[in-house]
Amino acid sequence: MEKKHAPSGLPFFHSDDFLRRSSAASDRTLDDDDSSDHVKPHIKEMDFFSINKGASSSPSFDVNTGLNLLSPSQGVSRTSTAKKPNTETSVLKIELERLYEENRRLRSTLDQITTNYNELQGQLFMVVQKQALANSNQQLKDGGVLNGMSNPVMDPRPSAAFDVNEPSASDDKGQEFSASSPANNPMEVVSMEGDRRMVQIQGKHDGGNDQTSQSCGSPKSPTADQSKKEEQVSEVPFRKARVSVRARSEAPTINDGCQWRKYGQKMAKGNPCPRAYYRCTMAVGCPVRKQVQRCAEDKSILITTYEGNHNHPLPPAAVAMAKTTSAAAAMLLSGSTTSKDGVLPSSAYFHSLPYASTMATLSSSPPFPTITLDLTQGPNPVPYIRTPPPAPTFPLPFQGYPVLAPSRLSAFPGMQMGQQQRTASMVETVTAAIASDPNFTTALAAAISTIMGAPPPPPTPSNNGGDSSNWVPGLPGSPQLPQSCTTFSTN
DNA sequence: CGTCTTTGACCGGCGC
DNA sequence: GCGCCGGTCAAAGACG
Repeated sequence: MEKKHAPSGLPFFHSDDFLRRSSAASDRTLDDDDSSDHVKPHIKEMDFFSINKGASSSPSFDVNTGLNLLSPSQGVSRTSTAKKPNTETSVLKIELERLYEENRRLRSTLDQITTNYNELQGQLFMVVQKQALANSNQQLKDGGVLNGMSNPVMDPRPSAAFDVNEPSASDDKGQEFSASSPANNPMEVVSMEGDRRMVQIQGKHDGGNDQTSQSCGSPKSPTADQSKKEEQVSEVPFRKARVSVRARSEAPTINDGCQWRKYGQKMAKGNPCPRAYYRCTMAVGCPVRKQVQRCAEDKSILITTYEGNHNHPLPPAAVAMAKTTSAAAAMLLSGSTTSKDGVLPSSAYFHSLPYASTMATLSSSPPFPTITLDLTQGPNPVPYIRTPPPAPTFPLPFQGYPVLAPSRLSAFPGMQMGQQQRTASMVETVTAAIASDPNFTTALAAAISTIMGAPPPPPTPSNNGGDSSNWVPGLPGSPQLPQSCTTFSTN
């Protein structure tokens, strides 16, 4: 959560911070000890920026802010400096040293947050995977189809994403992740596509490429034809998971860190704006595609829908997005195999996650389950509710929050009532997981920054340079996007 | 000249 | 079978 707030809060708090301290510096002289008390809370909100600030002493935007804010004190010093320039210089030096110290402290904080994030998200995936496995075991009892252990949705990407700094992840996680994460694919790979639930449970993922061909794959269990058929009936609708991002942008596409080549454009029904089709060109044969289309109701909103798994290492700018979409898709898809067992934290956490509470909606639409990250709304948004077609809906348990999360059961055609209930549980579970996981929200913030072409949180000194225009300093509680709020909605 | 975009044609799925 | 629609292909043109 803090991370998410930080980017947008950066310029905001940063300026504020400098204001406070510059004024304090001019007022106080050498007395810095008590200043750390009131400075700290603000810095905690701006950890990323602090890093950038400290790393780049060159006049990046926030540093400029600092300089500008300091200049008055310098101006004061001009008048007073004539009297005691040495004192003023020493004050500034001390201030500078203190800033460096804060920067170091914030770095360590960021490291810790990152570690915790990785750990918790890994644990989340573990829980989801366990549920999937439990469910698959149940299915084994019923039909005896499943024989594999790796989960293409859950394993390679999440493991690749989280196995690096996972000191205290559970034993299971380590085993499962190591078992399922190929060493030859150590980099982040987006997992946005799951083919069939069966595959998610049993299929083996070979580098993220062409899951479809191996879906259901594993003709390895010839004895399971019957149950296979039965499964396919209900699982075909889950062939692909998509992660859709709604963001305000005047640019034709959002900058997500990858290279894309446009291969088609069509007029889609119901939208006067054409839909553009892009394919990832960062590696030969990368199956990842995305569709870009402006929202019919608000043409300033760009809707980007990702589909598929990258089969190549991702640049740093795309990693955050990969993590987020991977997590979203994995939870969505894996959740589809889970039953409600209360393992995942629920809305009890919402009260401490104001943004999660307001940004999370989840829905699925046939034929693909789709998670939509709605980055277009303000910190207290009117809940983004996509008007569903007349189909059975049910609210998800966002207790007391103005969020509707209609999950249209029609998204799963062919389901019996029990299956629909299970799906309802799935959606509920997934939604709760998403909304209650602050680290996931953090990942969303990182993704947003990537989406907007802003640098991802990890400490890259030059990060703040170019895209500061995307930041809205007035929204300290929201991510990087103007008026943004992250909303999960299910189409 | 290589790469990328544009754009009409083509294909497959789906509903009637 | 037909038409609609979404998605993809591939030739032609634009661009650096």
